Amino acid sequence: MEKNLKRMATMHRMQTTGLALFYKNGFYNTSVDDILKELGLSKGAFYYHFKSKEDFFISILENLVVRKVYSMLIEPIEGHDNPLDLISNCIEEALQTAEHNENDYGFILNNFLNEFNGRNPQIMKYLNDILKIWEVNLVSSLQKGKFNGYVDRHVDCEGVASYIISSFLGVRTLMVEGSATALRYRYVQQLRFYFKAMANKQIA
Amino acid sequence: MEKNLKRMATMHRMQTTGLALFYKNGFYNTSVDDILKELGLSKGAFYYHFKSKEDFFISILENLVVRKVYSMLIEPIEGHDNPLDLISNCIEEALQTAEHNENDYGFILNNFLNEFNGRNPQIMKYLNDILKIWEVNLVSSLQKGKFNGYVDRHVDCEGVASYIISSFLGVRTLMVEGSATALRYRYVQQLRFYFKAMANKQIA
DNA sequence: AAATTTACCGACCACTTGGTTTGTGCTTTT
DNA sequence: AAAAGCACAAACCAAGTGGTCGGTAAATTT
Repeated sequence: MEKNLKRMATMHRMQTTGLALFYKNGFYNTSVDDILKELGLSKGAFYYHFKSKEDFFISILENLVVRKVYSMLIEPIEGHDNPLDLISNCIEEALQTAEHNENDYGFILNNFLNEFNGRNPQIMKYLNDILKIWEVNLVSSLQKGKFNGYVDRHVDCEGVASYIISSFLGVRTLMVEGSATALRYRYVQQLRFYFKAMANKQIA
Repeated sequence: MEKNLKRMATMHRMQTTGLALFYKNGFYNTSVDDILKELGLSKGAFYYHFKSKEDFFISILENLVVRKVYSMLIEPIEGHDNPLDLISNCIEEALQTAEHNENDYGFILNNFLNEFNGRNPQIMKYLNDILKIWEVNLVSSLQKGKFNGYVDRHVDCEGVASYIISSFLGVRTLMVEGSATALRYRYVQQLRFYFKAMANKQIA
């Protein structure tokens, strides 16, 4: 176990800078050499730890991306409060950190979904699985909200979840250009307006 | 002018198959040779008509993409009817054609925005300009709707336009995997629900 | 008919790609 | 101290990459 420490450390270093570069330049547009130059390592080191560039990327998804999605988008919406508040606050926060963080890792998924679509089914499956996890959690959160009287009982929870994910993916695409702050502000405002229309009027 | 006909025809052929391949595989992941093989043409032909791969892509944006956006997303929402209906119908139709058309060209913008972001400012400018045109038209359509009593006067037209674009971009990303039809259906339903909440209650 | 231009061919170039292989210093085990 | 394995270096490879360039058949212009 002791001896594995160095191995793990190097692999982790490779993964984090790999993710940063893949996120910045895209997977196909980032060469293994680019990553190694940044790390001061050689080809030998890379192919000692990972069997291919693709394998390397999948390990990044499993070790870094999934966890980030959990901590940023799933854990914050667990609980028994009004899910409409939890979700809108969670998304607002995610967009805020995305704004200030150069390599926010925030929604990498958006970039990668576009890049691998139709080109790499295996990686697409991983990416879609991560999205699915988020979706499932959104749906169950909304359903619980119905049960607890926060959400109007006529609301189509699956539809709302899809709509939330869609708009979030989209706004993350738009936010990359200039006025991210203004855009985030308007986006969150509209999201809350949309949520308000589906709140249970009895309680709210 | 006569002599230009052949030139124009060849260039157009190059542009359409170029767009199809760029859309399918991405810009950086499609080589000039790939396009030429599909066309049965040679390198000489390509660099006779276009001065670079990038120049070629920009010509595609100017000649094909801009027009498609106009005909699919802008012209359909012009008119004096209820903009909320016009817009939701227009988007539904755009998603429908996207569904049935392998190379729908529907929202290529989404893919390319992701691919060129941070990598090619010049092309990004073109892409953002196209988006901006759509946004401006959405805003003015909504404002006219306010004036004509279709849209509640408290509505933030810029915010709504951003939100529409965001969700559209996002749903186009999601639609590439499996169940596009179901997703489109739920998406449009939510969009209409969202629109209903901002309709002017006096008239609607 | 001669001269010139158009539209294209295909070999070639320098360079980059993901990946392999051989070798080597260091640490751990025996 | 010898043997074995670990973590990496560095040279190397075939297959591409965008782009150049000399050539050429056919069409236009003179």
